[in-house]
Amino acid sequence: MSTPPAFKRLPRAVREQQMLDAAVKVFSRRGFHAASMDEIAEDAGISKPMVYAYLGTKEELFVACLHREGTRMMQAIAGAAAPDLPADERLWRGLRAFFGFVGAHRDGWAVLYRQARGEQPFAAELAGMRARMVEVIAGMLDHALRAEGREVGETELEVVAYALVGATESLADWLADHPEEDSARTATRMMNVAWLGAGQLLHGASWRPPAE
Amino acid sequence: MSTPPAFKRLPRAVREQQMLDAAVKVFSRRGFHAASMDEIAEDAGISKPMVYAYLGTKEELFVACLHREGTRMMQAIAGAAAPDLPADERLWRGLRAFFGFVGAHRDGWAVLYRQARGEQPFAAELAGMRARMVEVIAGMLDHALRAEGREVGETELEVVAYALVGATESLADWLADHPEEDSARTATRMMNVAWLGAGQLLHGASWRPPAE
Amino acid sequence: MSTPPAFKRLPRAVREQQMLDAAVKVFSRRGFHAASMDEIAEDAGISKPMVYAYLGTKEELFVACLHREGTRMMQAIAGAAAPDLPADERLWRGLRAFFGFVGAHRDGWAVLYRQARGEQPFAAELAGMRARMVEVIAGMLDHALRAEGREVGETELEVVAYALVGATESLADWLADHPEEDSARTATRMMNVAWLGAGQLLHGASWRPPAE
Amino acid sequence: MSTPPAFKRLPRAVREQQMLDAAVKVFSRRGFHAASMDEIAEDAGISKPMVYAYLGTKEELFVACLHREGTRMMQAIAGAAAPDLPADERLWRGLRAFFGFVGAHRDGWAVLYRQARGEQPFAAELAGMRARMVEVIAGMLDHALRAEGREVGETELEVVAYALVGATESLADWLADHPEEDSARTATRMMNVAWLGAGQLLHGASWRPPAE
DNA sequence: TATGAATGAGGGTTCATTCAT
DNA sequence: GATGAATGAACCCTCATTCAT
Repeated sequence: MSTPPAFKRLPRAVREQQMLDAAVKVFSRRGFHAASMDEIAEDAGISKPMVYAYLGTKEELFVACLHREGTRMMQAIAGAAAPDLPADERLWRGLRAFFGFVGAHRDGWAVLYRQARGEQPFAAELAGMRARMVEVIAGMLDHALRAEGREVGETELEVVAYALVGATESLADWLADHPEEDSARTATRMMNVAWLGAGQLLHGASWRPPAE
Repeated sequence: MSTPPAFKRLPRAVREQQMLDAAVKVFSRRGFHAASMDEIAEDAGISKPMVYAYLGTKEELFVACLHREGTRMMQAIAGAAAPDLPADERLWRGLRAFFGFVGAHRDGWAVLYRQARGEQPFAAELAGMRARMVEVIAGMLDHALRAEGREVGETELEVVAYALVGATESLADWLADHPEEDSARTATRMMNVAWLGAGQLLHGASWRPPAE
Repeated sequence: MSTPPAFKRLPRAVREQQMLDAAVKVFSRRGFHAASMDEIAEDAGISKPMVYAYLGTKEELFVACLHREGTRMMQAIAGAAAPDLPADERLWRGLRAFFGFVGAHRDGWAVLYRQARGEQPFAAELAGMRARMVEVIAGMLDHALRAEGREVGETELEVVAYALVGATESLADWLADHPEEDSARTATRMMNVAWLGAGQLLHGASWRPPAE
Repeated sequence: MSTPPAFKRLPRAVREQQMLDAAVKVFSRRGFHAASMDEIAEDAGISKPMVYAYLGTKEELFVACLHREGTRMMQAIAGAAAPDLPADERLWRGLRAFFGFVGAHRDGWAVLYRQARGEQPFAAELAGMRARMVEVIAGMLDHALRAEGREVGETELEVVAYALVGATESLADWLADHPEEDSARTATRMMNVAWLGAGQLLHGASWRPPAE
C-alpha cells in the first residue's frame, strides 16, 4: 500500500507537465493556429478549463511549450559541450547533442521553433532563445579565437553562429526525411561543412568578392 | 460605340496580379491564418467573390503567392549565376542575387516563406522550391568538382547543398531582421562561411570525429 | 409585378431594424447578460454573423438599442411639449408623452433603461440621455421662472430637474409593473407631486431644516 | 476535550459576515453577472466550496446581500425618524439618514438595488424591500395626513412614496458625481422638492390637467 | 472543517465560403 | 462580370458548481 494508486486527482505539477506534453504534440502536428485547445485538453486527458486554469491562454500555453522545450535543448547542448575542451571538440559535441535532441524530440523543438518563427506574438520569446543559442555558439568560437590570439567583431560572430544554426536546422530536416541515417553521422557531416569553413575563418582565411 | 471602351473592368490577368499583390502584402503582414480574405479583397479593391472566382480557396491563393514569388526569386538567381563561370563566382553571384531579392522584397519572399514553413498544407510547394534550389547548388558544386577532376557521391553533394541552403535561409532571416544591413555584405558574409567550408570539402579536406 | 415579392435578401437598412427589434425584445426579456446573441439572431430570423456584421459586438448592439429607443422617446416628448406653452402645461404634456411612451413601449424603454442602469459599460450612453433630459426640464423651468421675473442659480435648477427626472423614472418603473394603470393617470399623479413641489419652489417658497 | 477549542476557525456567523462583505463589494463593483464566485471567495479570504456551503448558490448569495444591506438601511432610516415627531421633521430626518447611508455605503445598497432591478430572479426580494420602504414612507405621510383629519387612498400613498424614492435615488447619483457637495445639504435640497410638493398634496391642493 | 482539483455547459466572436441579384 | 447578403462551423474562453482528499 505504499505505492500510491493511479490517482485521478493529480497534483498540479504533474498535470502541468501532461498538458505541456500534449500541447507540444498537438502544436507540432497542427501548427499554432490550427491546433485547438479542445484537442490539446483531450490529448492531455483532462478538461479544457484545467488547461486555462494552469497554463492560461492559448498563446501563453504556446510560450510555455517554447520555453520548456527550448530550455531542455539548451541544457542538452550545454551539458554536452564542456567548456574546457578545445573548440572543435566542443562544437562537435554540441552538434551531436543538438542532432540527438532534435532526433529524439522531433515534436518538441524543431516544429515548435518553426511554428514560432511564423507568428508575431512569439517574437520576443524566440529572440530570447535565439540569443541564448547564438551566445553559446559564439562563445565557443570566440573562446577558440582568443586561444589563437585572434579576435572577431560581435556581429561577425553572430552571423557565423546564425549560419551554423541554419545549416544545422536544415540538416535536421534532411535527417528527418532520411530515417536510415544515423544522427551521429549527420552531425559529422555537419561538422565537415561547418568546421572546415569556420575553421578557415578562425585562421584568418577569408573570401573576397571578385572585382566586377 | 464601336470603339472598345477604355476598360474599367480590367482583363483577368491584370486583376489576378492585383489580387496577388494584395495577398502577398496581407499574408506577410498578418501571417497566413491571421490574414482574412476580407482584408485581401478590400486591399485589392475588389469584392470577395471575385477572389474566389479567380484564384480559388485561401490555401490555393497562398500557394499562388508562394509560387509567383518563388519563381521570381529563382529567376533572379538563375539570371545572375551564368553557368559558364567558375563555381565560386557562380555561387557568389547566386548568393548576391538571392540576398538582393530578399532585401528588396521583404514582404514577398522572406515572410511568405517563413509562414509557409510552419504550415503543413504548403509542405509540398515548399519542398519543391527547396529541392530546386538544392539541385541548382549541388549542380554548381558538382560542376566545379568535375572541373578539378574530383567526384563526390550524390548524397555528399546533397548534404552540403542542404547545409548551404539552410545557412543561407537563416541569414536571410537575419537580414530581414536587420534592415540597416546591406544585402551584398550579407552575401559576402555567407560566402565566407560557406565557401571556405565547402571549398575545403571539395578539395578533399575532411574533419573526423575524435575517438571517444 | 410592381410589388416586390417578400424577398429573402433584404437590404441592410431593413435587416438592421429587424435586428434591433429582436434585440430590444430579448434584452428586455432576459436582461443584458442573460440575453444570448443566438437568441437575438434567431428572433430576428437571421444568422448570428449578420448581427455582428451589421451591428457589431453585443455591447455595441445594446448601445444601438439604447440609442434608438432613447431617441424615439426624446422625439415623442419634444414633439409633445411645444415651447410656446406655459411651463406647467409643457411639463404636463411632456410627462404625458413620456408615460405614454413608456406604457406603449414597455420593452423598449423601461426595461432597456433598467438594464442599462446596472451595467457599467453603458454609463456614458445613459448619462448622455439623462443629461439631455435634465437639460430639457431645466430649460422648461428656467423659462417659466424668467416669465415671472424670477431667477434661480444653475445648480438649483439642475438639482430640481434631477429630482424630477428621478421621480419620473421611478414612476415609470411603477407603471411598468402595473399594466392595468392608465399612463395619462400616472402622468397626472406625477404632476401632482412634481409641480406642486417645483411650483412652490419657483415662487420662492422654501423649506428649511429645523434647528437641531 | 470538553472545553471548546480557541477558535482559529472562526464561528460560522463571523465567516458569513466576511463573505457577505466580500460579496457586497464585488457585486457592486462588477455587477451581478460579471461578478465571479472566484473573486468573491478570494476577496473573502476563503475557498469557494465554503461559500457554497455557507451561503448557497450565487443567486442566493446575492439575495442575502440584498437582504442584509436593505435591512441595515431600513434600520438607519427608521432609527432616525422617530415616530412621535411631526411629519416633515420625520421625513427630513429620514432623508438625511438615507443620504448619509448611501454616501457612507456607496457599495452597499444603492448599487445592489440597481443591479437587482435589472434581473428577474430578484423580483420577489426586491418587491419585499420596496414594500417595506414604501410602507415606512407612506406611514409617515399617512400619519401626518390623519393628524390633519385627511385621508388618502393606498395607491396614492404608494405613488407618492415611489416618486420620493426615485427622486432621492436620483439625487444620490447627483451627489455621487459632485463630491464637493455635502450630504446634509443635498438632503435639504431634496426636502425642498419633495416636501413642498408632498406638503401641498397633504393639504388638499391638487393639480388638474387642463381641458384639451 | 476546508480546499485543490476538476468539469459540463454555454457564450461571444470570427471566418472561409457561397447564393441571389 | 460583379457584389451585397447570408451562413455553418468552429474556436477561445469563462463560470457556476461539485468531488475527493
